[in-house]
Amino acid sequence: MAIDRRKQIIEAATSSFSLYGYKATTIDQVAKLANVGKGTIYTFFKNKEELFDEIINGLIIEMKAVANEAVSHSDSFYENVHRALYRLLEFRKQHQLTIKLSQEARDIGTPAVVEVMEKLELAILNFIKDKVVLAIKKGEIKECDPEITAFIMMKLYIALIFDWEKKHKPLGKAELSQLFEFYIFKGLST
Amino acid sequence: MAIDRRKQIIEAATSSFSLYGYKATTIDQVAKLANVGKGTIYTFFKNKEELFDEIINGLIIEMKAVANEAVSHSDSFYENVHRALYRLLEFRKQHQLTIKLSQEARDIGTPAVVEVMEKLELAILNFIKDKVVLAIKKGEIKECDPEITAFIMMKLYIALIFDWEKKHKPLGKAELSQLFEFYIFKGLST
DNA sequence: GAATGACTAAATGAACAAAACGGTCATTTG
DNA sequence: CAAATGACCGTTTTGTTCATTTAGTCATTC
Repeated sequence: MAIDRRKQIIEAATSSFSLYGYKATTIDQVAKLANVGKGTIYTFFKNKEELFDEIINGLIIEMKAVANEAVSHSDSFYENVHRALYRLLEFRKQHQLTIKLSQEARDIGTPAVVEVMEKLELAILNFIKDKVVLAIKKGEIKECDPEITAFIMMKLYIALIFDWEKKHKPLGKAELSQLFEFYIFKGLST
Repeated sequence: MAIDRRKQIIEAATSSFSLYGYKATTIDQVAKLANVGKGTIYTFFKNKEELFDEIINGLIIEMKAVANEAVSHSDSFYENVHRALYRLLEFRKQHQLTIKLSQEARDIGTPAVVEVMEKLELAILNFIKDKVVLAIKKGEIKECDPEITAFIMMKLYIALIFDWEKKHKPLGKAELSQLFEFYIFKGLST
C-alpha cells in the first residue's frame, strides 16, 4: 500500500474540504486521513493554499467536461447554453465540495475561498463567452459584446435558479429553458 | 424651541443610522442628538426597530416619488422602466442611509436591516410589476408573467450596475439603456 | 534521500470581567 | 396632571487574557 502519496493527499484533502470546508480542515487531519506524515504534504505542496488550488483546478477541468457534454452541435445556441448552464449549476448543487465552499465564502468570507469561487465563476463565464463568439460567427445570434452577453446570461440564470427560489417555488428545467429563450432571445417587444 | 419632538427624533435617528448604521446607533445617542430624554423616544416609538421601520417607510415613499417622476406617458415602456430603475439605483448610491444599510446587511447581516432591505427591494419590484401589467394591457410588450418579468428586469439592472463594476469600468447611462433594450426587448435571436 | 513527526511561532477561541445596551418606570417639570 | 425625563435593571456585547491549536520547518529515521 501507499504508493501514490500525492493522489492520496489530494483525495484526503478533497474529502475534508467537502465535509468541513477550507478553514476548518487542518493539515494534521489531511495527513492522518491520507495515512501520510504531515511533512510529506509539504514535499508535494508549498502550503495549504496550493493544495487547495490544485484541487480546484481539477474541479474546473471536471466542470468544463460536464459543460461540454451538454453541448450538441445539432442543437441551437440557446438550447446549448441553457443545457450547459443548467448542468453546471446542477453540478454545483450536487457536489458537496462546491456547496461547502460557497457556504464558507458567503458566511465566513475566508479569503482563499472567496478567491477560488471567483475563479470558478470566471471559468464558467469564459466557457459561455467562447460559445457566444462562435454563435455570432455562425450568424446564430446578433452581433454583440461576447463578454457582456456571457455575463448577462450567467447572472440571469443564477438569479432565476438561486434568487427566485428564495421567495417562490423553484422553476423546473423546462420553465427555465422557456424563460431563458423568451427574455434573452426573443425579447419582450411586440 | 423643541416643539415637534417626534420629527426631531426621526431626524436624529436618520442621521445616526446614515453615519453609523442600525446596530451601531444607540438610543442614548439618538436621544442626545435629538435633545430629548431617552424615555421620550419610547413615548413615540415602541422600540428601536419601530423607529427604524418608520424611517424606512418614509424612504420608500420618497423612492416611489422619485420613480414616478422618471415616468413619462409620452415615452415607451422600456424607456420609462430604464429611467425609473436608473434613478432608483442612483438614489441608492447617493443616499448615505441606503449605502450604510446595504453595507450592514452584507457585512454584518443585522436581521432588522436585512429585513428592511428586502422590503425596499420588494417595493421596487412591485413598482415595476405595475408598469409591466399596464404595458401588457396596452399591447406595448408581449404577454408574460409580470412578476417574473419585473424580477428579471431588476436583477439584470442590478447586475449591470453593481456586479459589472466589480471587474470592469462602469457602464454609462446611455450604454445601460442600450443594453437593457437590446437584451430584454429586442432579444439576441437573428 | 524520501518520509516523518516533534517542534516553534503565530493564530485562535474559551472563559471571564467590564462596559454598553435597549427598554422601564418612579420622579420631576412646566 | 400630563408629558418628559434619566437613573436604573436585566441582558447582550465587548475587551482581555491565556491555554490550546494551527501551519509550516527541519533534524532525525529508515
